[in-house]
Amino acid sequence: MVHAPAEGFRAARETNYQDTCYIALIDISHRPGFHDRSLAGSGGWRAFLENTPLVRKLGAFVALSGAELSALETLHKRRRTFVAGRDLFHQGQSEQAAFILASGWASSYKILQDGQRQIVDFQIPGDFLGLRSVLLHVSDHSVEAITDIEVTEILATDLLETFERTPRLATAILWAASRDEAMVVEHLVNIGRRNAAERTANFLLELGSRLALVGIGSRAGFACPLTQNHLADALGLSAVHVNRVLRKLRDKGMVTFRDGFVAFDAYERLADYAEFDPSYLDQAGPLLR
Amino acid sequence: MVHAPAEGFRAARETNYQDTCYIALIDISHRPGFHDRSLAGSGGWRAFLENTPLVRKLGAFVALSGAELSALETLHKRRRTFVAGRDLFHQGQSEQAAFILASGWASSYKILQDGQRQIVDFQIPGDFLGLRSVLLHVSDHSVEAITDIEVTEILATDLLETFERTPRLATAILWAASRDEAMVVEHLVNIGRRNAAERTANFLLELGSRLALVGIGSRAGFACPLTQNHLADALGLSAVHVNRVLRKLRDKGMVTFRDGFVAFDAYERLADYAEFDPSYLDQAGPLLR
DNA sequence: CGCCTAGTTGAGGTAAGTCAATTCACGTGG
DNA sequence: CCACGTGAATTGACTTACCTCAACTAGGCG
Repeated sequence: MVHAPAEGFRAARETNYQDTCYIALIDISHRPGFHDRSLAGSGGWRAFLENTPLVRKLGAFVALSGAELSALETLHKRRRTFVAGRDLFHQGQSEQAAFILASGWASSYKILQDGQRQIVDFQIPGDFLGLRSVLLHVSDHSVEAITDIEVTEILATDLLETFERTPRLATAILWAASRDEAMVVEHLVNIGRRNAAERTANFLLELGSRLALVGIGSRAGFACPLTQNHLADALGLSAVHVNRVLRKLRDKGMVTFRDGFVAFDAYERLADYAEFDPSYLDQAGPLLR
Repeated sequence: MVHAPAEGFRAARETNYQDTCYIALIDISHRPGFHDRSLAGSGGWRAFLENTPLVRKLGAFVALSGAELSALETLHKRRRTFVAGRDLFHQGQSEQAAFILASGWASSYKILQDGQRQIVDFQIPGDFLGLRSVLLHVSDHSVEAITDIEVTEILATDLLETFERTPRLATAILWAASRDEAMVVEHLVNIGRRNAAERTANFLLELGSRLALVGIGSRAGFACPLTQNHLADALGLSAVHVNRVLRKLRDKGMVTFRDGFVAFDAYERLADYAEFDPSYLDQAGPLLR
C-alpha cells in the first residue's frame, strides 16, 4: 500500500485533529481572500493577535501587559506566504529578518558540503523562524517551508528596539529561545544515544506533544505533512532504514505513520518503549508576574 | 605508551598554551589564598570583572556602558569552587542558580534511563552554566566539573531583575545564548550526518577555536583535560571506537590526542578533512552600539 | 602491594547504510 | 483519454561502520 502524503494530509480535515491554523494552511492557496476574512472588522488585528499561538506561548512565561501586547503587535511588520518547498532564507545569508510562523510547517536544516542534509528542528505554528540568525547577524542554517505557510515578518532593528523598550518582552523571548534550545538538546541526545527505533518513536512523541500544546494534536495522533525523507534527515538515518523502522513500530502496534497521519496506536506502550519524558515542554504558569 | 591525562594536562603549564585561567585552575586546590591574592587592592573586584572572559564575550556583541558593567558586577553573588567530578546540579532539579565559569572545564550532559550518557557541550572559562535551567525553572540537564573549577553564582531573581533594569544586558545575554545554541546545533549536525572520524576531527577543531577565542589555545593545539570517555559520550560513540579513530587520525598525521594535550599536526589538512567551518563562532564587532 | 582508571588492541556480532528493483499516486502534455 | 515522468514508499540482497566483549598494559594512589 502506497499513498502520497498530500492526500492523507488533506484527508485529516475530515478527522477531529483539524484546527484553525490547519484549515488556514490548506485554504490559503485556494482562497486569496483569507486575510480579509479573518482580520476584518474593528480591532480585528488586535483581537487576532491576542489569540495568536505566539502570544499564548509567551504568555505562559510572562504575564503580558497591554503595553507589551501592543509592542508585540507592532513587531509584526507584514504578512507573507511561502509555497511548500520554498526556502525562507539560507545558511550564510546575513541581514535577513526573523519570522513567526502563523500556519503550516517549516524545517530548519543545514546542508553539508557533500550534499547531505541534517534537519535541526521542525517548526509549527507559533514558533520563531530565524531568531538566532538575527542575533548572530548571519544565519547558520536554512529554513524551508514544508507546507504552504503563512508567516509574519519581524525586522531585526524592530526586534532589538523592542528589547530596549519592553524588557519583559525580551525576557519572554529569551525564555522561548531557551525552550527551543531545550528541544534541540533533546534532539541531540536522541540522535547520539538511541537506536533507530527508539529515536524515531521518541521523535514522533515529541512532535505530538508540541502539536498538542498548540491544539493540533492529541494522544491519539496528529496530521503530519512530513515524508519519510524528512524523518530520515531529522533523525540522522537513511530513508530506507526509516521505512523499515516505521514498519517495525507499526507491526508492534505502537505507531502508524501513514497517509499524512501519525496515529499513536498504543501511546503508553510507545512512550515507555521510547523512554519519552515530555516534562521539559511543560510550563505550569507564568514565572514572571 | 600509556599516560594518565592529569599528568600531561599539568605538563601543559610548561608549554606556551598556559594562561591565567589555566594556572588558577591548577593552583586553587593547593592555595586557598588565591581569592585574596587576585582580588586584593582598591577596586580589585571591579578591575577583575572588566577583564573577565564573560565581559569580553558580551562586549563583543553589545558595547557595555559603565552602568551595565556594574549591573553585571552585582550579578556575581559569590565565588564558589567545585572539585573535579563534582556535579553542580542535576537534571530535574528546580530553583537552582546559574553560574559563570571562571576557570576550568565543565560538561553539560543528560543521562538516559539505561545509564547511557550524552554530553551536550563542554564549557570553558567565560561560558554560562545552567542559564537555560534558570529560565525553564527546572533543569533539563546536569552539569559536572571536569577539572577543579571556579565559578561565580548568579541567583535567578537577580538575573530576571537585571533584565528589567538593564535591557541591553538582556539583549547581550540573549545573544550569548544564541551563540551557545548555534554550537549545540553544529554538534547535532556533526553527530547526525558525519562518520566517526570526521565527527571527532570536527569536534576537536571546534573546541580549539573556542579555546583560542578565550586565549587558551591556538592552531597548534590546546591543553585538554578530557578523557577518551568524555569524547565518546560527547560524540555518540563508544570509547573503544573513539580510541581507534584517534589512532587513525594520529597515523594520518592530522591530530594527536594524547597526554592531556591536543596537537593539530596539520591544521589545514584536518580542517579540510572535517569540513570545518568556524564562521559561526566569529563576531566582527559590536552589533549594538 | 593491590585496586582503580585510562588507554590499547583483537575477534566477532549487528545495526544501519547502499544499491537496486517495484509499485503506486499524481501531474502534465499530446 | 492515455502515455509518460516524477516523487514517495516499499522490499530484498549485500556491505560496512560501529559496537560489544575481552584481555592486557601502565600509572596513580591509598
